[in-house]
Amino acid sequence: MDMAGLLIGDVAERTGLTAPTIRYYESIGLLKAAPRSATGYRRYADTTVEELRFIKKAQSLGFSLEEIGEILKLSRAGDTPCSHVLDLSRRHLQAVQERIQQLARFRDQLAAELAKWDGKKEPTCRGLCQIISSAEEREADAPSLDLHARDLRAGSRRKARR
Amino acid sequence: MDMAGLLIGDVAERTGLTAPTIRYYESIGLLKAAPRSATGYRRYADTTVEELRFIKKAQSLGFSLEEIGEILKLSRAGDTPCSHVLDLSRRHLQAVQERIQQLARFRDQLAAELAKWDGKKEPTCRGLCQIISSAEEREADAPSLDLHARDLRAGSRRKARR
DNA sequence: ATCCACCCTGGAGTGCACTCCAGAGTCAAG
DNA sequence: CTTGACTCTGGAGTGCACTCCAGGGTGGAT
Ligand SMILES: [Zn+2]
Ligand SMILES: [Zn+2]
Ligand SMILES: [Zn+2]
Ligand SMILES: [Zn+2]
Repeated sequence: MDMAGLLIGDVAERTGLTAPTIRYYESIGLLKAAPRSATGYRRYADTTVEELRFIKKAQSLGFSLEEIGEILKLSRAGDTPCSHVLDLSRRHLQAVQERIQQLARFRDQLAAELAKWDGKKEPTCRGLCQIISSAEEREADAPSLDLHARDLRAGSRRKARR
Repeated sequence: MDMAGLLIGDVAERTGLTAPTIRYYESIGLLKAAPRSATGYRRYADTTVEELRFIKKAQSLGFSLEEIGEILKLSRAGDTPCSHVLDLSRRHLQAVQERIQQLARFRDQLAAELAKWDGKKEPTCRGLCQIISSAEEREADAPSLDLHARDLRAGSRRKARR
């Protein structure tokens, strides 16, 4: 009972992140260091929970932690013009736009192929190989897209203490 | 002049990959070991170039090298039913579909915000932060998407020998 | 007093897909 | 016969975003 504020585990629970991840964010300067209790425990304000949720969302939209750091820095500094963030956003918009289009083409072809397979009961992998081969005839210098979610950790099973 | 076939550098040039990458693919069993000349040089057939292009494309569509390996294995085995590849494709279709929808929403919001910024000459980062915050209210357990292309290496500057 | 779930630290390890390095051999052209 | 661009190997290193570990301290409940 030494200064109010959320413990790191409470913050973890509220955000769906793990405590080590939150410490990691602090260690790379993404999150500013939390005030400590007399015994060294981090004590967080509710606003940190908001900030972490923001980070999670920005990340799910394709921003790297470094970029999020830039955005957060500007955001904390107030309403300054921040043309850098503007640029960053424009580049993302561009990338996102291209990715959507490539994915949509792929989706349509893959869906069509799967439908064919669902019809006749004897699928071969020829079709798949062909649609992969014919996808994106255009210079194929497309950036990769990580569709493989790192396993979302099961919500922390922390016994409610208090 | 010891057995015809492309040298690894030739293959690299034709595919846009680097020689180490091609060796790496062989080392993980993605590419089957190429026949060697008397002095140990790998000698590739033209079909390998096709295979590598296939790999590149599949990769750009979000398949991991491991998944590509599975597909290739089945593909080489002929036209067997391969329900595993079918499953794999269905899962990808699902993931791709979700990703497209999230990205499209984000794109629309981001584009709108940037348009506003283009109008009035004094952008602040409030808007961006808000659209990131409001994006995807739905449980945000969305997998990440790597929009950040690893730098596409400049085409190898290999002096045409031969 | 004893639990036991939490908290702390620094540092090492993970997974993917490369990328680089040192040290040695090969080969066609000049 | 030298040069120089290529080839080979094994192993180490990179970047991102964590994730785990050992070893130790804290604090509310019984
Ligand atoms: Zn970015
Ligand atoms: Zn196939
Ligand atoms: Zn996959
Ligand atoms: Zn802002």
